[in-house]
Amino acid sequence: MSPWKELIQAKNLSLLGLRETLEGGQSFSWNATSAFSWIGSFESKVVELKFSQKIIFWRTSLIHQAEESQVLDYLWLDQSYEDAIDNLPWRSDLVLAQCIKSLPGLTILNQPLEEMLFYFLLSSAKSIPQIKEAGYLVCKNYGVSLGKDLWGFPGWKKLADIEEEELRKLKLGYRAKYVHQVAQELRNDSEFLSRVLNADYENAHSLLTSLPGVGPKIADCTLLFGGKKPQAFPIDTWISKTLDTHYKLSSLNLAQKVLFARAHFGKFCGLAQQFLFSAERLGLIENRE
DNA sequence: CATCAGGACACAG
DNA sequence: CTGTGTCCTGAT
Repeated sequence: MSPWKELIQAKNLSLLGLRETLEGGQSFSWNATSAFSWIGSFESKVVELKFSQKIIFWRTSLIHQAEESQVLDYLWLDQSYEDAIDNLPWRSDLVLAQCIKSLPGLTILNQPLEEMLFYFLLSSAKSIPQIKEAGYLVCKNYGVSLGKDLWGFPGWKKLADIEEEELRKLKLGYRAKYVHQVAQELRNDSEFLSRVLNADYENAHSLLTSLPGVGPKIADCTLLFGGKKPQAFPIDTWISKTLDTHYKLSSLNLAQKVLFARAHFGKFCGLAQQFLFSAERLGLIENRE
């Protein structure tokens, strides 16, 4: 590994925010190396991050090297993040304001689209550790070694050659069929993912939901965390509960909740979703009845 | 041994 | 559009 270097010193960073960004369910490729550092990979690059004295430090594998600009881009820690936060309606929404305040530096990671589609295909009715385990086994068996106990995503082209039964052995369960079928479709339509990336949010969403095993929730997760679409607002049971409890929306169905979220939180509603999700999950939202 | 998880899908009513 | 059962698997 390269020597530690200072990555960024921003006014609003916190250990909790960084930890939640890396471990809170938007990425499954990071593992803690200490109480305040993590190692992970994206696009076959290996990076270790460390939080100390309000500063994020980074170092990278000498063989599978990342550039500083790539790490910053991945973490979304630049002025556009500050601008997005400022665009959220925290001035009039005290619940959201509290979530933002309690998780300084929580960001939406800018991850590879193909990896996000893969991991979120595995996510249905699985917990974070289970998703990580299944994804890890696929990478270990079919991906490239990136170092000690580190494996890169094999890519869809390679996944297309794997039988469903083989995937079932790697703890994918009924999701094995989805991965197998999606891999076939992507092989037959090699431009599919780049069309998703270049489409606007609505079209990208309907493209993704046309794939087997991809419903509205998984499509939104894929687009938010891997498709640079901050308008995506994935609604899982946590967020649904938050909207019911703190926004009094229990009478709305999922589609209506999405409409509310876009109208209320604005063009960066996906970022608002992440703050609400993490705060709810960590029990940081006070009941102010 | 039964139930449930950070869903999707097929099929009622 | 709402409700229900099914699909794998591991945890409780």
